[in-house]
This record gives sequence, structure tokens and C-alpha cells, in this order.
Amino acid sequence: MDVARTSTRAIGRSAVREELARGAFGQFCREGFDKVTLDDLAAAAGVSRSTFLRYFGSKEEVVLFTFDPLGDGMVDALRARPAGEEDWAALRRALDPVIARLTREPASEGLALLRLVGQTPALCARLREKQAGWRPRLVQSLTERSEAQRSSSLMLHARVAAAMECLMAALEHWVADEGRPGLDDLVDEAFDALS
Amino acid sequence: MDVARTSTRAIGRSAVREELARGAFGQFCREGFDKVTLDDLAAAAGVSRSTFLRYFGSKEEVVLFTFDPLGDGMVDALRARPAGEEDWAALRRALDPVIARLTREPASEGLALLRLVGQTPALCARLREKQAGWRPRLVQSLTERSEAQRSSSLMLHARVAAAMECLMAALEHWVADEGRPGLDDLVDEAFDALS
DNA sequence: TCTCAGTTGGAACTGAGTGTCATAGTAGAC
DNA sequence: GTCTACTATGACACTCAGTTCCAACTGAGA
Repeated sequence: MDVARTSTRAIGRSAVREELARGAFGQFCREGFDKVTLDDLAAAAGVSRSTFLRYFGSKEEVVLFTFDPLGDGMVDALRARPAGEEDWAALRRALDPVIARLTREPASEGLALLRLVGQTPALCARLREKQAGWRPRLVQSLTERSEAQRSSSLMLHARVAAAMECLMAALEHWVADEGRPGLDDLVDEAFDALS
Repeated sequence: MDVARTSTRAIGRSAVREELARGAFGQFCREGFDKVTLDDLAAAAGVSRSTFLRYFGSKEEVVLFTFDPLGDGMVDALRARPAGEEDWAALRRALDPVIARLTREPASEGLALLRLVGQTPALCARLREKQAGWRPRLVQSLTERSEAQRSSSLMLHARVAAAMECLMAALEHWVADEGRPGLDDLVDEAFDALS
């Protein structure tokens, strides 16, 4: 059967992916993202450069593919909010699963990931690109949520973008303070700054 | 004198820079940013690849260095706002010089620039990086403006980031509509979505 | 056993960006 | 006008990311 075959392959594939990424992440943290070449990563993982690159597509993706589920999680959470809720409040709540995922144990893992991204311009830029890719779906969810359509698409776009920036600003402060203040509270604070 | 010497050189340098960028911009618009190589650009300009790259540092910068004055303009405008004004209103007004520069005649020029950036992921990403570089200075200006300090640095950061995103969202809609609705009104609309 | 899709490694290639070096040009001091 | 720094330039070699192609291998189903 086609489905079974592709799915078993897919399972193996994502397991290998996970394993390769784990090793690479250690190297990046130890030596710095820019110092480690694809050849280094492939050699350490015991595969060829071709194979390594086939699993991720780009060097940045080795680190950033872990953020992929966050986009879907946010869209789903936004869809689940009650229709009457204000956009801004709904967007705040849509970040809950994102926060949960980033702060789940071991806490140092999420922190290390964000620290690596934060101190590597190339990773920052790519992460922002990734987030930009989530936006259309978030705007779409926001549009469907309120049939009343009081807001133009530009306004919805502005709210979604601002919400993402609140998250990013909160993350930056959270990392800078070594995770001390709760990320939840920081995101609340950032959201409060715009209402 | 050191000052005079460097300044005459600098004038010549920036004139050449302008000229090289003008030619390159045409090529990018005609053939697409990714299709044109640095060799193409250098050959068309009649200089070596080394020289061309020395003027800009990177291929993206050939297009994006024109945005550099916007950051300074925004910071200056923010500094000039009355101390009592609300942060959000002050940030909106700080965008006026940016809007003026992007919409000044010939209008098609700013539009073409934004269109090229908008349809080229690499340029989008770099522009966002550039804007991220403006943020600390904007937060600083905002901090100095209101001695009262009711807001945390996270809140100021969130407001600045949100304001930048309002500008970006407005620009995107403006370009999509071929510059028809006034950019001023679009930025107002985006800002209104967050208050 | 045969077949076939998917995986792998290897090699060659393009293109961006860095670094170095010798040379040519030029602004300013004398 | 000449000399002297400083600067700009072109040429070249180099590293590294990413793409493309190909040949060999693997593993599951017919």
C-alpha cells in the first residue's frame, strides 16, 4: 500500500531528522553557528553532506524546523477562540500553546534554542521569515472568526503582525533575564503596551 | 587636513555608489533580483566584481542602502515630538518623514523599489534586519521622551516593534493597490487597529 | 527472484562573500 | 611642479552554501 509505505518512510525520516538536528545543535552551541560548516555537521553525524542537506534544505533549517509546529499551533488555537472575543484578546490566547511549548521541561532547552537564534543574525532573519509565512493563515483565521467584518484586511494584518512582535519582544527579554520572569507574564506585559 | 580629505573622497564615493545602484536597480527590475549575478552587475557597470562588492558589501545592500536614511529620520522625528504626547501617537508622527520620502516624486520610483523588495524574500529578510537595527535607538528616544517612565523597556520595545509592523503592513497594501490609496491613510488605518 | 521507489554518496557546478597583493590614481604638503 | 601618503582598483585564490545529476544501494511488495 502506498499510504503505509510512505508513512513508515516518513516516520523513519523524521526520526533521523530529529537525531541529526540534536547533534548539530550541540555543535552550534559549542562552537557558534557560523563556525560550523555543513561538512563538519555531516562528518559528525556520519552521513554525507548531500544527505545532511537533503534532510533540512538549508543550514538555518537545522535549527529552525523545530519552530514549524508553532505556526500550526497558533492557527488552531486562534480558530478555537469564541467568536465574540476581541481580536487582540484572541491573539493573546493563541500564543498560549506557543508559550507552553517553549517553556516546557527541560526549560533550559527552549532557552538555549532561543539564545542561539538570538545571537545569530542569520537565524533571526530566517525565523522572522518563517513567522511571516504564518501570518496569512492567522489573518485568515481572524477573518473567519468575526463574521461582522468591522475590520479591514489591513487592520487584521496589523494586529497579527503586532502580536507576533509582542511575542518576539517578550522572548528577547525572557532570554536576556535567563528565563527568570515567567514568559506568560512578559507576553501579557507586551500585549498591554498596545491597548 | 584629515576632515577635508576624507570628505571629498566620501562625496565621490557616495556619488559612484548612487550611480552603481541606479544601474543595478534597473537590471533587478527587468530580470529579477536572483537572476542577476554580481558578475552581471559589475560587467554592466564597467567595474570589477571586487570593486562593486566593495561599494555595497552584499548584493542585497545594493537595493537596501536607500532605506538607511529612514532610520535616522524616524529617530529624529521621534525626538522632536512634544514630551507630553502619548507614545503611540508620537510613533505615528515619527513615520511622517518616512512616508514623505517613500511617496515623493517620482512616485513610481518608491513603488518600484517596494515592489522589488516585496517580491524578493532575500530582500524582505534583510530589510527586516535593517529595521531591527533601528529599534534600539527608537526605544532609547521613546525612553528619553517621557521622563515619567510609566512603561517598562519591554512595553516600549513592543510599541516600537508594532509601529514598524504597522508601517510594513501599510506598505504591503499600498504596493498591492499600486499606490492608489494614500500611504498616509493606510498607516493611520493600521495604527488605529491597535488602540 | 524481480521490480521499483526512495535513499544515499559522490562529483561537478554556480554564486556570494572574504582576503591578499601589486598597481594605478589622486589629494594635499612642500 | 614634485613628492608622498592614502585610497581605489582589478586580479586572483579561497571558503562555504546550495543545486543538480548520476550511479549504486536498500527494502518492501508482486
